[in-house]
Amino acid sequence: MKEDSRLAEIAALVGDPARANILTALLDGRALTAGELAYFAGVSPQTASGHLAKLTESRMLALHKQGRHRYYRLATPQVGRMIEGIMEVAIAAPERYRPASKVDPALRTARTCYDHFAGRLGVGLAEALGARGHLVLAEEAGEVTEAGIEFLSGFGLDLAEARRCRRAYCRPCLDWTERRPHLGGAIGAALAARCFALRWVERQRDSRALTITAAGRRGLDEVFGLRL
Amino acid sequence: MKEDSRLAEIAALVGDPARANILTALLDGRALTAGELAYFAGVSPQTASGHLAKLTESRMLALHKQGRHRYYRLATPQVGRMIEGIMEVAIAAPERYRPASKVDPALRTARTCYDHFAGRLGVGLAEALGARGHLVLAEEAGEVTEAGIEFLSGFGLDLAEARRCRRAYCRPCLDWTERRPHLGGAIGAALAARCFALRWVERQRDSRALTITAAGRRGLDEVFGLRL
DNA sequence: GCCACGCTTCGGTCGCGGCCGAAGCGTCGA
DNA sequence: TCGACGCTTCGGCCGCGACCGAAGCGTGGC
Repeated sequence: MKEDSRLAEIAALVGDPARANILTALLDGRALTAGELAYFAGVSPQTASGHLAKLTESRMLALHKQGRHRYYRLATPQVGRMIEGIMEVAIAAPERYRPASKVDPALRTARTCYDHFAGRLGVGLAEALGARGHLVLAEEAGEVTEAGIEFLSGFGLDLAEARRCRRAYCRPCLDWTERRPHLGGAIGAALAARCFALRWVERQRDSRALTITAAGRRGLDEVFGLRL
Repeated sequence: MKEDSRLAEIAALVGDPARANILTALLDGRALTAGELAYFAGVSPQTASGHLAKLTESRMLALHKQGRHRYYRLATPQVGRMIEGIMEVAIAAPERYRPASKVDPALRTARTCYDHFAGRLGVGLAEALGARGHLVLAEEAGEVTEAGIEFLSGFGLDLAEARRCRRAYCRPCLDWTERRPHLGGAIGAALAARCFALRWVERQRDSRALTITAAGRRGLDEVFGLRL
């Protein structure tokens, strides 16, 4: 019976709005300072400090000291997936606020989801690949077809490397603004990395939102037939 | 910024020990009455009633009325996966109580994890299949080999059916008592169902723990080379 | 029709925990 | 050496929510 007091403990930590804000701000894998996180959380620095101490003590965040700054980041990918798992349930919860209309439009268009693309960009890529028979996404699993392997390799992805690493190779990830799956897993991460390398997309300061560059707009249309 | 108030809301619901107990009691997919859940949660019926109302209102539980009983169950598989996701993070949290020694030994030996096997039984099966080259489990994904498909089909699993259903085909699931992965996904569920059908294992009343029958002990040894 | 039973609703108590102001600590730059 | 800065610690306030006793509601059995 005592077995899940730990469960409740962790969930309760995520269950405070300020801490939830902190965790989602870190969801894209970047490390942020205590001050930035206080701003994101909408609380005073001293309050945020307390929250950060708790999250670090529970091993959900990792701390890296640098000069007079303290950088916090998600301690493990599990933490990110846990948050996503809770979000999946949260979007199915009653629409006390209507779904996505209040969300920052930039965030709806394109953002990172831990290490891959989400928003209209992420969903669009997944559907473009699906429409051309390069990808099959089911509810809980996904598969890249032969044609897809050839296509993505041609686009510059190192699929052998992606296969090698110890994580889900190809995983659908339910998009909480679009309510349709986008592409996660090693393939999703590799695709995102390639787009960053090509400077098709760029991170925005203080946000998980992404900017699609002019080159990106052109490239996405030419290569994937995707217009946003 | 408002986007994740929903996240915090759901997490906070899980974050209460009584509600966490309720959710874990339902983790094996069975439906339980309000009274049973009150007992599991360790609170009075009227307190439990309040918790159940909140969980139902937030669409985490589904309610089925039958006579003067009210049966509650997890509303969707997502909820189960969310709980497992939180548990994964929870077992990595500091060992304020040492890991598994206080857990009911029966629960450590064999239990259900949503719809597949966990505990020494679950981990043992996964490792037995792995040792014989029937299964490859990485950190976040898994694969059944050609030989494994043949072997499991011979054991009576309908793999084509498992392939067909819209869920992860083969998924490692970190076991929180053994701290090693066991076999989840459609394959894990099919394997568990087959063992139930053979009456190798039986559910225990009031617990997720499983009893391995004499026939089960024999069969597991003969077919999988597994002794518990 | 009656009571027993399972469950929920209501009302009031109480404790945990989030919050901020003030003060303290370490780091950087001049 | 001094002050500005980033961050944490301390102390006290306050509100939310978990909790249970008592009462109410619907179902089933006799």
